[in-house]
This record gives sequence, structure tokens and C-alpha cells, in this order.
Amino acid sequence: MSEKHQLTLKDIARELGLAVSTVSRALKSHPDISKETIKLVKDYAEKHHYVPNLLAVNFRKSKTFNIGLIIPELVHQFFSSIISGVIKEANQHGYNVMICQSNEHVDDEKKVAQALLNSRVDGVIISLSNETDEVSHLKEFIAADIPVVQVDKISDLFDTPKVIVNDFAGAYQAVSHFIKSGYRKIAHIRGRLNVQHSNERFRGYAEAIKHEGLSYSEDYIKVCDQLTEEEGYEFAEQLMSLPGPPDAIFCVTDLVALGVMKYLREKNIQVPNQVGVIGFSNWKLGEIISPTLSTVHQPGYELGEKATELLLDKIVNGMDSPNQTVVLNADLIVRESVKNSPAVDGHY
Amino acid sequence: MSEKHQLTLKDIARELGLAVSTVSRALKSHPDISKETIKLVKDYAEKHHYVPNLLAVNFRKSKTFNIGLIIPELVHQFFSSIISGVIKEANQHGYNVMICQSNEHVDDEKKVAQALLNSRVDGVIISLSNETDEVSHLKEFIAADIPVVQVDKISDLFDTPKVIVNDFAGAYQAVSHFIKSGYRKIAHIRGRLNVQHSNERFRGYAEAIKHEGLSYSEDYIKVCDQLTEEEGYEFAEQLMSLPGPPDAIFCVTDLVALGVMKYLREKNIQVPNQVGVIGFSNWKLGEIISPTLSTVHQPGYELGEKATELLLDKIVNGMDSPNQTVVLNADLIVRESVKNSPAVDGHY
DNA sequence: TGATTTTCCGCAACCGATTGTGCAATCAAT
DNA sequence: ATTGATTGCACAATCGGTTGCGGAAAATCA
Repeated sequence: MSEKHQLTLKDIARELGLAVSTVSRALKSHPDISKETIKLVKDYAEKHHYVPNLLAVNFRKSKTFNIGLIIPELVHQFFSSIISGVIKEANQHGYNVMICQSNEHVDDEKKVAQALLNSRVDGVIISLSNETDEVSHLKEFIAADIPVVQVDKISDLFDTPKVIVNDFAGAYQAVSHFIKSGYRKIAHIRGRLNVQHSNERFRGYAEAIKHEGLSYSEDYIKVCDQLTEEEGYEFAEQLMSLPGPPDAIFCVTDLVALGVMKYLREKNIQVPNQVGVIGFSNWKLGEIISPTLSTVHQPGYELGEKATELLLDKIVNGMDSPNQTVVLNADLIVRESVKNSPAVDGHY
Repeated sequence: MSEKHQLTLKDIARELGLAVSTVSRALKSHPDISKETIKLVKDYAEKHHYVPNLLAVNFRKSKTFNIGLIIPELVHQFFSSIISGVIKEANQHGYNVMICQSNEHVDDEKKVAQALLNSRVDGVIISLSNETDEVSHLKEFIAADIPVVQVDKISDLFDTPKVIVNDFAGAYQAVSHFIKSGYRKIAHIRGRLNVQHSNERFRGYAEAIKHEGLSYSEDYIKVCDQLTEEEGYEFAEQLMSLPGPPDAIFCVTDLVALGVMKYLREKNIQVPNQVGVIGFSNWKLGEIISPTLSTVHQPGYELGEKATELLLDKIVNGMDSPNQTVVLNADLIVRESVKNSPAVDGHY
């Protein structure tokens, strides 16, 4: 079975009494070659299952047809969704994806960036680590004429095409939905002050409240550091112990929301009737717990797709094409953790 | 910044007044080259940041340094753990990983297999789709001298190295732990009859019970089809409605266990005091729910590592090395869903 | 000193496909 | 019939390393 020698152009040429160059051109229907010869060659190639040697083609064209993907961590629903989108879109255009993890550390990020540089990828998609505050190691790609696209966790210090989620609008939707469902005292457990996502979500929260003519007290804003379930639990306790406790809690993340719900359940506070809860990210577990968790869906798959689309555009059309920023919608998913109200007008 | 022309051996040779072949050999410290010349060349190369053109090297050596990885689905904690292990091990040896999804469909599996074949990967790691019952499309790899390693979801019809988890021992541990913790009436919600994993776990369940001198009635065995939370809920209801309901339920999967716990909570049946629950797989969500879920950990990362190790061995040492099967342990993780008992001797 | 071995390096083919250039044969035009 | 344009294909260089072979210079030996 194992044919020692893969069929090459030379073999076909010899067999057909043609020159290698003629065979090569015939296979791509070059106008210089007569219809008859083209048919002859193509028939022969098909019959003998000729497959061009990718290694040779890539070498000649000086292209690897590989794109690098640097993400903070692989075992994570959101990021693996992104990966999935990238792979699908890349494969569709004949590219492979080399996945690297930064583990949220800038040192690892530098290391894998260097590795990708050495392996001569045709382009790179990156979602920055939490630690990354300067991007000199990424600018080397640009210096080497390797296009880069940033996705989700981006830096404005680095001028590339970007694909992000509209955190503001997602948060705005969530909080508006609270209000339309009859909740009035809405608290927010937010993320770190130096993270763009958190700030945008907070902004969405604040704007929605303001837009509806309501207001919030500073007591209603809690700042997470690690975004853990424990923090959610703890802040829920603090919030519910206030003289005027909230009747709704918007959480920066599903995991935090879970901690909140755990506390509420333990204290026999009814969700959604006494307190409504909305998270962010649409983790699988939100569908599983009870009551099921309302959340804002981040379209990871679509982020990956779009980022790849932009990257391939750069690769094909050159570095000088404009650096657009694509903003994808983050949409509210209403589940049981928010009470139904006839006031809801289906606007969402 | 962007140096149009990457430094090549020819450049170094010209600059140093040497032949290209000499430079090439010097860089790999070939004994034919004098110490002085080697130093001269290496210093120059380092100073000017010479990086060999991987495309050229790969072409010459007829190697891609790519390995393919075919898995059912990417967005899944277990499989992404495997991926993570594969990538780490592969990168450590200078290989890249091309990830493909079969989406649990044999047609997709065939498609990506063909794609990997055409892209001339140096080797393939595969975890079969649920639909796969014949492996002719995979034997093409062997015919093309491309080594294959199977991981987790394997077929005995295909003679390759394999890496699997000891489902039997994991289940045995779980059920033994139930017994040592004082549970006596242990039910099992199992998976499909035609899936090897399910059968092994069932076998572990049955053997553990038998070994402790206990027995189970057929009423205590429920067979899932889709392994969903809903099925868990439903079967829990059936089990708890029996004349003699169980005091412990061993579930084939964490998700099923979750459905069970949901039912028990709704009926105010205390976990773990009235009924103990153990799942399988160690999903993240098991740590998050309350009570936290005891489960059997499947070492996905280690599976990936080991599979890659075996594959690289094949790639380097040739196809004729023996096809071993590596069995990794699946270990019990005790959490709150099983009651503590002094009878537990720390054996686990 | 001449013969032989060893040391060190250059020459050139090669991997397989791509592509610019050149040239014969065919065809059209004057 | 002679010139000019067009068609259809072959030749050969090229991409950047790798590697077998051969040969000059230096070192060792007789």
C-alpha cells in the first residue's frame, strides 16, 4: 500500500513527455497551455491522485499558511469558543492555526510570541494577558511584516485591527431589563478598576440607571479583585446587610453571580421574586443551576471568526489596509433569575 | 525597521568568505569544521540574529513538524484539557499542533482526516467520534507512513498506541467510598450500553458492590441515552420513588449528577445525609454548586501529554516500535456530596 | 625529503514547485 | 512569398538549506 514515492510534477512530465513547467501551468489552466494539453495533464493527475507537495509550495511561496493564536488560557469556555471560530474560519481558507497560551502571564506571552516569530507564521491573532501593559514584544511582528489582529483583550497602545464585544451595551441591556421588570434598587458587583471590560460594564450599568431616571448609591457598587464565586458570596452578604438592601444585583461575571445566588439561597431570599440576578458571559453552568441564570452572552465563536477574517484580509491584501475596530453585540439572555413582568416590551 | 531580506546562509557565507555548506555545518558544530571557523560563524550568526528559514529546512527534510489532533469537540472541558496537554508536550519538542473537530460525526472525521493527510502532518492523535465504527479512513494514515495514536475514545479495530483512562478503577473507587462512608443502597445511573466508558464504569460499580459483599437490584440501574441533566433529574425521580429508594447514587457523568442533585434539592432530600451523590469527569461546575459534588477526576491534560509522547516516539523511532496501551488512573475527588464517616480510612 | 594520513573546507547536486525568458511552429497580413 | 504576430511549450534559474564527495593544505610518518 504505502507508495514510497509521492507523485511529483516531474513524474507526470516524464510520463507525458512534457516539461515540468508545462505540467505545472497546465494544472492551473494557464492560458499559455493548449486546451488539449491541459486536459491531458489534469486527467493524468486526477487518475494518479497527484497532490502537490505542500512543503515545496510553501517554501517557494515563502508562506507557511499557519496563523498563530495567543490566548490567556485554553481550558476556558469563552476562549475555547474563540479558538473554535478561528479554526473554522482559518481552515475554510486553507490556513492552519497554531495555538499558544500565555497563562495570563506577560512572560509566557513574550515567549510564545518569539516562538511564533521564529516559526514564520503568516499572521497572529492575540488576546492579551492580564499582565500585559506594554506591547513591544508584539510590535516585532509588525517589524517582520507579520500582520496582527487583537481580539477581546486588547491594547490601544498597539495599532492593529481589533475585534471586541460591546460590554457597555450588554450591561446597559441587562440593567434596563431589570428596570423594565420592576426592579428599582439595583446593585453592581464589578471587576477591577484597571480592566477595560469592567469599566465598560460599569458604564453600561450607570448609564442605564441614569437613563431611566433612577440613581444608585455608592454602597451598591462593589469591586471584585479575583472574580471568584467567594467574592460574589461575600459581596452579596454585604449588600443584603445594608439598611436598604438592593432588589437586584448585576454581576460582572457568571461566576460571581453564582456566589451571589448561593448566598441568597442560604438566606432563603427568593430569586427572582425578592432579588433578581444577572451575570455576564453565558457560561454553561448558568443553564444548569436553579434558578437558571440570566446573563449577557459574549459571542466568542463570532469574535474568533471575525478576527480571523480581518487577519486573512491583512495577509492577502497587505499591511496597508486600514485598521478597523469591529464591535460585536453582547446580548442579554433572560432566564429564571429575573422575574417576568408585563412591563417588558420585548424590545430586547 | 522591517528588514526586507531575512539573513540567509548565503549572506553569512559571502560576508565571511566561506562556502554556504561550511556555514551550514559550522552552525551545527560538524566535526569537519575547525573550532575557529565554528566560533567565527556562530558569533556572526548570533550577532546578526540569524534564524534558519523553517520553510526551507522543512522542505529539505520533508517534515512539517506539525501533528494533527482530531477531537469530537473543542469547547468542552475534558477535550480542551487534552488539547492543552498535547500542545504543551508537542511544543516542547518543536512540533505544532493542528486541531480539528469531528463534531461527533464520522463524516466530519473523514473530512478532517483527509485534510490532515493532504497537509502532510508528521503524525496524528485522534479521539474517535461517537459515530465512528469503522476506521478505514484512519488506516490511510498508516498507509502513508504517518503514525497515529488514539486517546480516550479508541477503537480496537485500529492497531495503534493508545492512551485511556481507567474507568473501571475510578468507578470502583467511587462506589467503595460510598460503602466505606456508610451507604448501603447504591444506585447507578449509567451511560449507553454500546459505549466502552459506560460499560467499564458500570463494571467498576458492580465489582465494588460485589467485593464488599453487597448486592444491587436491577431497579437500581438506569441507562441514560443523552447524558443530560434532564435525564439525571428524571432517573432520580424514578429511583427515589421506588419502594426501597437508594441512599446513594453513582452517576456516569457530572452533568447527570447535577440533574440528580437538582431533583433531590427540590424534594428537600438532604445531600449527603439522606442520599450521597458521586459524579464522573470532574467538571468545574462541581466545585461551584452546593453542596459541592464528589466526582472521579479524568486526567485530560495527562492523557494529552502521554499520547503526544507516544506519538513523537513513533515519529522519531519509526513505525515499527511496539504499540503499547497506556492506562491512566481516574481518581476520586471527595467533596460535600458524600458524607464523612470515620469508617473512611484514607485509603483513597 | 618524500609519502601518507588527517584536517578543513568548497563544489555541486538536490528537494519540488514556480516563473521569466526564449524559441520554434503556426497563422495572419501585406 | 516575406514579414510580423501569435500560440504552445521547453529551458533554466530560483527559493534556502543539506549532504556526499573530492581535493588542497597541513600535519605526521618513514
